[in-house]
Amino acid sequence: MNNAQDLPWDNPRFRNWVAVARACHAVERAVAVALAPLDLKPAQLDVLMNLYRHPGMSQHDLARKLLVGRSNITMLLPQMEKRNLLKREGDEKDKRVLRLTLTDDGVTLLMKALKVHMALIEKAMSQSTPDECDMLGDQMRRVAEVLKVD
Amino acid sequence: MNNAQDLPWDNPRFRNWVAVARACHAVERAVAVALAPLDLKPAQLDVLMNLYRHPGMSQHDLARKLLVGRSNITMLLPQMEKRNLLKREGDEKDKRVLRLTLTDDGVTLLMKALKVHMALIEKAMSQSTPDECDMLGDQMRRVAEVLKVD
DNA sequence: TGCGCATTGTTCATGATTGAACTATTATGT
DNA sequence: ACATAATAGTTCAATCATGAACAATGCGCA
Repeated sequence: MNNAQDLPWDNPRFRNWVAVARACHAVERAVAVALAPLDLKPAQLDVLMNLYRHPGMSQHDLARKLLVGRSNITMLLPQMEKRNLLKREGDEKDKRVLRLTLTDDGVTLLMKALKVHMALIEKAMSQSTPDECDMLGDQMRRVAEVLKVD
Repeated sequence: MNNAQDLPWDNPRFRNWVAVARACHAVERAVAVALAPLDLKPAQLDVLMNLYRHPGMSQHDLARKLLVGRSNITMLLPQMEKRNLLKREGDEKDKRVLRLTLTDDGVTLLMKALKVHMALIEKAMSQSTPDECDMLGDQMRRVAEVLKVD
């Protein structure tokens, strides 16, 4: 059972993980603030980034990439389509799926947003040497792996 | 301006930060699932932990510790008070503030929840050596620091 | 003392996200 | 070929966090 010295706040792993969570939170907030002038939400930037890299994705694929529910995508896309950031076109062979591609406006906005976003990430990560940064990434990928749901 | 080789997905810092965000997300999901049998939300566990360490906190102090708005606390506490997990008592000297303390039930539930929560953190962080873990924590604290709003 | 200002907590409207139905379409197995 | 299951997308109600506006209280300084 738990006794005093096992309480989490005395556990290095716990304390260090708290730091990770806090840093994540801080970056998310900062990104949201930095994107506000572009009238873009972080979730929308994620959409733009994924569609840029994987044009023609279906909504289902996009939802899985972003780790959100499909209904979330359904709510998100129509606004972006109205802003002419992307197109949704029915697949010829499978009439269930909608293929997603960025418009030129979408790409333009993405590039502007990336500049802002990257500046923040640089600011945050420049606190570490490239080696530290890579080790960090490796550790985090292991964490995500060990918690993966199958 | 952005050209091809400066796109984020070719930037180590960006890629490694994405890993951090993903790991965070995975842990948050896993914690939520693990706490569900106790009928406890992650946000509620955060409340219990903070009140355990700092009995007599005001709601405002709690909100700042948890990095959430005050109104969030207002919405959160009444349910927990009804479940007899904590008490809200008016301060004698300053009638604006409510002093928060855990009940015995609250402490009991906290201990159960901590066991579950710690098991997850251990699972996640045992992927790294103690040294790696400490370096991780240091890096993340630096990140939070550099993004701190003043 | 008393006026103005800051602080605490609450209320409320808003926006984001979720998961469970539901429809339409395609795949599978016998 | 046909019944059954699986899949893509949508709708909807529920949950949750947020920030602005507000009431009550305390503080500071003339």
